Amino acid sequence: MTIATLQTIANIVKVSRSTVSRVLNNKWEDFGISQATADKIISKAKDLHYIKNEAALSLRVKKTFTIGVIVKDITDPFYSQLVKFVESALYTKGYNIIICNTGYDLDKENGHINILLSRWVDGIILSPIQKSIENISIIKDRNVPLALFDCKIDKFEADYILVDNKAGTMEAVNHLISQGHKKIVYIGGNSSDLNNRLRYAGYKKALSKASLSITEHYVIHGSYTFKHGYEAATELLRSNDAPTAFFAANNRIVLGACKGIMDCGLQIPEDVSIVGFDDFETATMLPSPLTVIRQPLRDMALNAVDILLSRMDKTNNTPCMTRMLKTEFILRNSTRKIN
Amino acid sequence: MTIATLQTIANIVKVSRSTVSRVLNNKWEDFGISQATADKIISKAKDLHYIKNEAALSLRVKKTFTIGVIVKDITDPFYSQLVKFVESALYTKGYNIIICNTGYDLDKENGHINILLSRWVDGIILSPIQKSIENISIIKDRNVPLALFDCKIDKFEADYILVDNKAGTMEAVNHLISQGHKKIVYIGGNSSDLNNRLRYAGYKKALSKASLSITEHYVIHGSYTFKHGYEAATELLRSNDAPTAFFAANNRIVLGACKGIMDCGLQIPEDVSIVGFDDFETATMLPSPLTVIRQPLRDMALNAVDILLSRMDKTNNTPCMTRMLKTEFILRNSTRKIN
DNA sequence: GATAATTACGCCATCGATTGCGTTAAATTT
DNA sequence: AAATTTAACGCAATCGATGGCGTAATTATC
Repeated sequence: MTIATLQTIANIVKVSRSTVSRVLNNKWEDFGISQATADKIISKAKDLHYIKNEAALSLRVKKTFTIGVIVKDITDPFYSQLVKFVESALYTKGYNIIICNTGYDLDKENGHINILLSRWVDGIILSPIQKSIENISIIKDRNVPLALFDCKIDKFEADYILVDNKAGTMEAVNHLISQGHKKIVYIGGNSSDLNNRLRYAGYKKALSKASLSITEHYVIHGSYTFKHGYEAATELLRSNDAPTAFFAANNRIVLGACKGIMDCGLQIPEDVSIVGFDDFETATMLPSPLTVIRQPLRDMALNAVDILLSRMDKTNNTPCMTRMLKTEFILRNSTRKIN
Repeated sequence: MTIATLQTIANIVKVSRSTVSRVLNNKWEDFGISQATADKIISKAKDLHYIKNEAALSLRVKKTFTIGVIVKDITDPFYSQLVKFVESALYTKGYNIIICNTGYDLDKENGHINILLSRWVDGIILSPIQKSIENISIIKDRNVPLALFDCKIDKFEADYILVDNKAGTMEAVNHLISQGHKKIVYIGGNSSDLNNRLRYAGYKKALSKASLSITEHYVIHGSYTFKHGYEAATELLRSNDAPTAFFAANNRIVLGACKGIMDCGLQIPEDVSIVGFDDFETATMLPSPLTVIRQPLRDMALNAVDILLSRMDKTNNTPCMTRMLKTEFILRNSTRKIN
């Protein structure tokens, strides 16, 4: 009925707590505990359904086997997949994760950081909302291993996991150019967002390399939403200088743009070509499966885990590093050659 | 540099740990501690960036302010949304969640249950893989509050959060019938899955109420996957007794079926009508937005949280209850009247 | 038969925060 | 001035697990 602790078992078998602890941690041989005693302890522990108290252990060994993961929106496939991979990798190492969803709310991000620190987590994977240092440097001050995900913060020494947004976008736009497209639209996210800027830089570079000039009204920053993608696409397609191809800066924008294209009575890829950033399950399920730039989420997750685990070794003083991963171009069926 | 504890502050201010604890918990007036002392302590705590150690607290007060959430697949929008709502509701109450992803692996489910118990979580929300009792009853034995989600287990007393699968499906099928459809296919999930059986029961009842007989080859159980939906739809549409409408038992099946329909050169809703179980973001983004049965995920999450919190009050001996929530019929544009 | 070595454990401090029960000194009352 | 109250704190146990150090008892060695 009541919950068994080491003491409970110790009392029954008439040994000390230490002995019980040693036996249950499979160290009894090192401490010269007889097989008979060990057997008695083990069997009693089973009888009583003994389960160790991790809180007590944490206190003693100053390690919680817990990692905090702070994401912006867990319902975004990008993050839910990340969480899945991180959880899986850490599970095999004996760690659990506390998930924190900020919902793009900076106060909540701050709150979560404080809570995670008060829980003495062994590490934090953070996909920060802002490029502000204040709330994040407290993590560093406490010397808690930190992996910054998907966002580079200027002048802040830390371990970063990034993808090569610029090169990835270039590849996508190059593909459109090689198909003969000249009127290529960039539908972007928030204009202050660093990833968006890098993707835009890739777009610009691809165009200039092909000696195409930037058409101003073909660049539409906004937000990473379905709505923005939809509005940008419909507006342009109904203008008197309609484009022939789109690049959409994330998974939600691309869906919005696709819907917009179809609502204009046009077909993909027959009438309009489109490439998106981010791969996701439903990208393959659209009438014309989307050609996309895939972020190597599994690799990103494994790298983040790897960094945290290695930083837990306090003798590890290697300088912080940025791991920049390559994107992958996935050719499906949403672009077409034109003349 | 080093981390401040109560003792650290106590040493500096030259008071006892108790006094520091009382001040930092805003109880100093109850214990007659002078404002001057309190001020000194508070300011020192700020200076040293004192953050309390929750592990020590847990040990002392036998409460961890942690809830375990075990889901089958966090990348499924159904679960990622659930997690989002649960996280948000618990955050305001001062609780964190440890997320456990089983990936439909029973061993992992077991492992996670054990880990959560060893962490002395204050409650568990579990969406179990099987209807087996063994691994789950250990939670009950430990007297840990448990909310069983989306799966009723026979003969197992517990608090359940369910939706009315049968009534929801009936509503969907009734809608198809009222539009004049008589050849209605049921594409289901795993035939042993309880939810699938209940949904199928709703399908059968709707047909029989309308005096339509069950056509055997119009019922295709299988799995909750895109592939199954696709194959079922294409196979039937190419047969010489093609149906005019589909009911798909979850979000992935419905996407597969839609793709299958389109790959057969048919249009939704012009040529074929379809209704799906589960609402999800991309349902609105298809060429023809899907008519679906929505599960009240937010309500389900809030109910689960509510149950757990109330069960934490150990004087609460109200018998276990099943909260059966109603689904919502969301009419979009994937069905059409025929004659 | 005395000494050394090994076996088989136990004691107790520790991790950090909380809390019931004191205790001391000052202030107030009579 | 003696007695009582109140203000302002401290002591030490507690939560559960761990591990360094110590020790009694048995066995082995010379």
